[in-house]
Amino acid sequence: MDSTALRQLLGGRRLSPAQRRIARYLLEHPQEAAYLGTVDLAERVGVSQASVTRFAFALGFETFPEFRAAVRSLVLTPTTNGPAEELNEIQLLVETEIRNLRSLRDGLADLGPLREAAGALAASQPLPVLGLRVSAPLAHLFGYFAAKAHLDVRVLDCPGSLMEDGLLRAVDAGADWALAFALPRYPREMRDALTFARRVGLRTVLVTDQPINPLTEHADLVLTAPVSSHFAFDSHAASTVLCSALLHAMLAALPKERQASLDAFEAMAAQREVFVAD
Amino acid sequence: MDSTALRQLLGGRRLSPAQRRIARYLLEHPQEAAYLGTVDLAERVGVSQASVTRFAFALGFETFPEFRAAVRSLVLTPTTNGPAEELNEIQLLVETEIRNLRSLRDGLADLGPLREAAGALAASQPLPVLGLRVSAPLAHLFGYFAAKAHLDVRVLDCPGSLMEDGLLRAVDAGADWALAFALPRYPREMRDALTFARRVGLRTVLVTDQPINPLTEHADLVLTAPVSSHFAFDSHAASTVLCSALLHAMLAALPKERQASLDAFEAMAAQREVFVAD
DNA sequence: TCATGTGTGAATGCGTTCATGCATGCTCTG
DNA sequence: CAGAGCATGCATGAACGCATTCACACATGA
Repeated sequence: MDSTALRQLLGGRRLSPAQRRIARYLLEHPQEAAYLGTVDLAERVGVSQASVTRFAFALGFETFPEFRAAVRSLVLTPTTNGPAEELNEIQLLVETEIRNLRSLRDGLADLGPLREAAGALAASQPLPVLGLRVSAPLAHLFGYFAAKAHLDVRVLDCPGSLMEDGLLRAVDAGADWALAFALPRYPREMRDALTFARRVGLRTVLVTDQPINPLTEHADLVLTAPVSSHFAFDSHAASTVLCSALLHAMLAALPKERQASLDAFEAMAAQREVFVAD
Repeated sequence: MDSTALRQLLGGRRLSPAQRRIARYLLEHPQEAAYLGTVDLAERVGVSQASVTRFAFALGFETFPEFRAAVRSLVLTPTTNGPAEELNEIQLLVETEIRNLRSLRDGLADLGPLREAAGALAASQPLPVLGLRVSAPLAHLFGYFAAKAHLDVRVLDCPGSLMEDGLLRAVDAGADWALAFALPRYPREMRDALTFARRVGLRTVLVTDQPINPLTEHADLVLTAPVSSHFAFDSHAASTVLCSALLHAMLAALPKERQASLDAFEAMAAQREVFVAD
């Protein structure tokens, strides 16, 4: 199924909000687009039936059935996609990442370690999150999401004394666990931070790429996500997903009212019109 | 497409000659079977329209549309009905991401848009990189890597006037393109930033999750990476990989001596003992 | 503040599709 | 050869899908 052609078909014109929603739905459900009628389509998208016919017209078709016929010829192409096409260089890069994710998936068959880490982190308040250099963005991503349900997440991305200050203040405020991201390569400064954390009484969860590397011995719990370095820049899909998984497990480990506050947070954001409605 | 299931559906009952002809036609044209009406189907097979409705009834369906719906669910099923192994919740999360990456991979069969974007960004000096809220970490990740080969990358993650200041300074210094990350949901402030960028003469590459959303119309080039939101926290594996792909393409678009400087950078880091040796 | 244009949903009318009754032709049997 | 049983095509009424109209909400600019 070739969604790029469909994309091209839908993308050209300037569309109204409701029409964009229709286009989006069709891109996400190209199969259904081939046979759905105006009424059913309108129902699923959540717009009026009239908007659907107008949508077809806006795309340059005389009638909706005409538009649907065009979609059919795109979606139901006579199985042109030979399965064994040559993948280009970039596709190979993605393919490598897919393998990484498969490996991560298989490694998560046993949720014990993940749940243990999630429980410990969810209970620690405040929760320091460490990430240096290339791992700093990941720490911030985690922090962004975690803050929605955890009351006091503190992302520390500056090495040395600054990080030590942050750790000390966290301990004073009652923290007993910290989370550290350390993708390859392993900054010396992160090792120092981990040893410091241990010295001030913190236990640490380390997210890294190998179960045994120069940093793991300084952590109490280690979660691993494979990283491939066959291309110019290291890949981070697996660690990003592991980050999501950890958040997911943490949410489950948090008390109910905290989980509810996440929804409240979203509702509040909508009310403040932080995001563009579509 | 699995024609055995269709065969099974059509084969069971005893059918009259005309009905057999209909069944045969459907087996030979399973695609059409999904959407053809009684009249068109009757026409193609060479029987009367009434025979088609009776055909559906003979197969045990109340009405013809009902029969057609059954055919659809057979013909249009995702075919590869899964590894059927029991995956736990977290593994399902990873599985979703794998699907996202596959989708991304297929979308990258045509490298035209990616190369075009990479070429434009590589040539722009300085290069402003925009990311707000949840997209800020991604912008920083990009910035971290890009800075290794590009002389002047400026990550802007604060909305409003601060971002505008950064864009203005970049334009004054000679920038003509900007890169913006906008994963869902789409901050209003990012839309403002994009319109501002256009007003001050910048063209923009937008990395987002849908080809059509409230922001795409404000960008000159759009790269899309699917994001799934079936879990509590949005996933970002695909966008992370797309970020890597873009970096990879940019590196290829940069002059040779810049690429060499990347190696020099690494060598220097090793000499400074930034990383722990393993 | 009002006027204008745009976008949207509810209601309406038309055209098509589908199901059913009826007449015809075929096949098998006495 | 005659009659019953079945299959098939044609014709008609009901149901459905689609396009159009109208009224209203909203944003924009004088």
